[in-house]
Amino acid sequence: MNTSDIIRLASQYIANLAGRKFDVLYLSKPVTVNGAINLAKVISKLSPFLGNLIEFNTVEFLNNQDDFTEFGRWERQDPGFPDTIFVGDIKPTPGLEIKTWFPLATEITARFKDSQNHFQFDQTHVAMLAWLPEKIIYGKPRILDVCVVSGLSVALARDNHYHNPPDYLVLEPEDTTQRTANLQQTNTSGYKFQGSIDELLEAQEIVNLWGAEGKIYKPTREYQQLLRELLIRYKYRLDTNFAKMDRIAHPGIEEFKKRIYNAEVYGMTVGEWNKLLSSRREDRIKKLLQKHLEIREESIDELLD
DNA sequence: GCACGTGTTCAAAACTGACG
DNA sequence: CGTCAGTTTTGAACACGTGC
Repeated sequence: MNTSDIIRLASQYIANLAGRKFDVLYLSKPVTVNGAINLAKVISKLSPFLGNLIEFNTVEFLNNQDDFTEFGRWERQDPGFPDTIFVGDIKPTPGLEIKTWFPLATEITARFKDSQNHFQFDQTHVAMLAWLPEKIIYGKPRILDVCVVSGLSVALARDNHYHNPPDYLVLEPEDTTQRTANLQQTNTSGYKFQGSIDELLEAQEIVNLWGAEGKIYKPTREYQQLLRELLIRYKYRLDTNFAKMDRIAHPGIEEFKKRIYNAEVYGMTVGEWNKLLSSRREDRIKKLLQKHLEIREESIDELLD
């Protein structure tokens, strides 16, 4: 067993979580259609909470598989990156960064900002778990499907997708090795050009001087120095949506998105549920909730009011 | 020894403007 | 008019250092 064997095995087990319900919470069935509409509007607030529960449960699930026990065990390290590591004799330490996705939200909110420099041995993978309540807006949380991709591949896709000097700069974290643990920086960030057209043309001339490969992203000290000079000379803004999993254009993640949105749950695809529940046409929402989830128009309580 | 401020990171969502 | 990318605002956890 080496690092990649452990990762591969864990990926297989995680893939088997698809379809599994987590018995950590039950959301009661709304009694009326209006109740259901209100619930539909706020159900995404559960996402961060459920995300954490799912992360705990995934680790527990992995440790229940006998294949791992003789080599070590999976442990959470949150905060910290990655959030799950395999503690044992196998080096480099295999790691999993678990991200959860609630596909009725407007987009995948999880971001992935860690520097390419942290994945030199490709020892860390990213597991994305898409979940929904079993009855869309109520019931137990259920894992719809799962996607595991290498952390390095995500970091590379991100940097190649965003980096486009001088218009958009991806920057490595500062050298913070001298600082205490809580002040360490590990994240890349994205900056968007804010100067005038003339300034942009001028900046382009500078980039041209960097040579044929000057626009290709490199996390090296020398290249980062060039980027920092641009950042000092011209106006840039921090892009806070930088590195959202939804926007990275990673082939594996894009395929996963397609798969989830096309998955059928209670008579409609997840994509259709998403669109419906985020629309403002409450009459349509009511109709479909009644049709697919058998929620009544009015409760007796309401009639008595 | 503890309360509190600071730096860093993470995430959700409202809003804006362009584009077809 | 709806969609999408970009922008801004809001809220929070956590560890360290400082000052009382």
